[in-house]
Amino acid sequence: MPSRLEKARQDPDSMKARILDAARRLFGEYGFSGVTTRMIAKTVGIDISTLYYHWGEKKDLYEAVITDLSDEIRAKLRHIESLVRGQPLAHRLEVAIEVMCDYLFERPEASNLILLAYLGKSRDVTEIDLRLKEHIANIAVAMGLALDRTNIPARANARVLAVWNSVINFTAGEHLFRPMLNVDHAEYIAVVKETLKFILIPAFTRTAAAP
Amino acid sequence: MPSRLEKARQDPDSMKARILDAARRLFGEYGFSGVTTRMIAKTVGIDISTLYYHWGEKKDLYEAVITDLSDEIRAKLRHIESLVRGQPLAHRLEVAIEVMCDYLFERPEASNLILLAYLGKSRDVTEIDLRLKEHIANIAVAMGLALDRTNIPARANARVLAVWNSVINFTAGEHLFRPMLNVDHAEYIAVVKETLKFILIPAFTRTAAAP
DNA sequence: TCGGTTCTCCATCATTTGTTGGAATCGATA
DNA sequence: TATCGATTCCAACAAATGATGGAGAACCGA
Repeated sequence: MPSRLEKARQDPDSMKARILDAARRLFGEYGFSGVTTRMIAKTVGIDISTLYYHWGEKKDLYEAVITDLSDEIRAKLRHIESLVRGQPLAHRLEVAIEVMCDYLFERPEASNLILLAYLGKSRDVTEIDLRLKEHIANIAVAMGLALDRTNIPARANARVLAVWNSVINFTAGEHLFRPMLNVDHAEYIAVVKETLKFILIPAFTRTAAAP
Repeated sequence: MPSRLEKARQDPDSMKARILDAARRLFGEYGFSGVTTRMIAKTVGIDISTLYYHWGEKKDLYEAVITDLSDEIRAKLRHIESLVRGQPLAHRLEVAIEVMCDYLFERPEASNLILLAYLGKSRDVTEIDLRLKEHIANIAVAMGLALDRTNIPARANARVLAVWNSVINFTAGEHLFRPMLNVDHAEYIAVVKETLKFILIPAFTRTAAAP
């Protein structure tokens, strides 16, 4: 029995899916409080009550957006893990940076949603679990910073978070950072990847040599 | 002739200053759209029209908060620059991380405001200049990554941004990250500082050796 | 074609929100 | 004390917003 969310994802032309998609982009751009149900309905080109018919409260729609995103991220991380398994650490990092950057630059709303969920305190929405802890643990294990997924030292987690945050920030902040760097979109992606590798790889490969 | 903002800062007990202060904390917590003028007034313990009497539109109050923050950051960066001038790069970085972390951990709303201004697209507020470009250029020069403040290569700017973002993120995301690391507040600060130094210093000191 | 289910829209409601007018109050000064 | 400006609050308004009830349209199997 497929869940509502799965059902919506199964048929991307279904009304449920179209609403979810528009909501994702708008919530990513303006945040939960900055988006009205009327804005979403208008974007989809439907009446507001059709939106309520499919998704119920605004809060529920927002939660579906976050849950959807979290699933997507988990799948992407699994994919990365499968790509780099058994490779040396420097290579693992390089691939991870490449793949995550490509993924996030293709979906600019994703990193925004993640950052907004960090800051998160909304008067209306009880904190929604992005399952960040799980994601970070997966990365830590994939990077070889920890062996046991259930017991990861604070330092290892903090280092993974630093990597994760760097990627998220550069993708979420492109509209602000790119004019500062005076480059076009493609160049921006290149500079970001280079910068991330430049900073992260030496730090972590040194760790491996002298833990 | 002191500006309204300067006047408010001069006497921190003045009504204008108290409103500005409450607004800063609330905007930092909930974002522009997530805060109502009534919330601010209630926090200060005044009637809503008193707020309008002193600050006019909600948008103007928000802009004052951002301008105020930007001034504060600029002063802090100048202070750091004066502390590290002439020191070797590794030491400059270490001091910068220490001082910026201390500053931001003392004012948790500051990093939130900065991040929210990154994502920034609000329906009501035209993008407000945090003067990030200026701040980043100052850091680049202070760190010795560029000699000429007016012409900083994209790579240097990107590297400074990476540092800046890392600090901002760890302070803004404490409420989310700290449970993941399973440490208390003091330990969190220590782990963050250590992690930042661990990651950033090797990267940048290597640069200095091989530009 | 019929009957029922699913879907979509129109009209509407109660509440929230930004904002303002005006009256009352306070403090200094003539 | 009378006066005047600065400050504060009460009351209210228009618009925006989250949410719903109900009427019709579209679809689908019998």
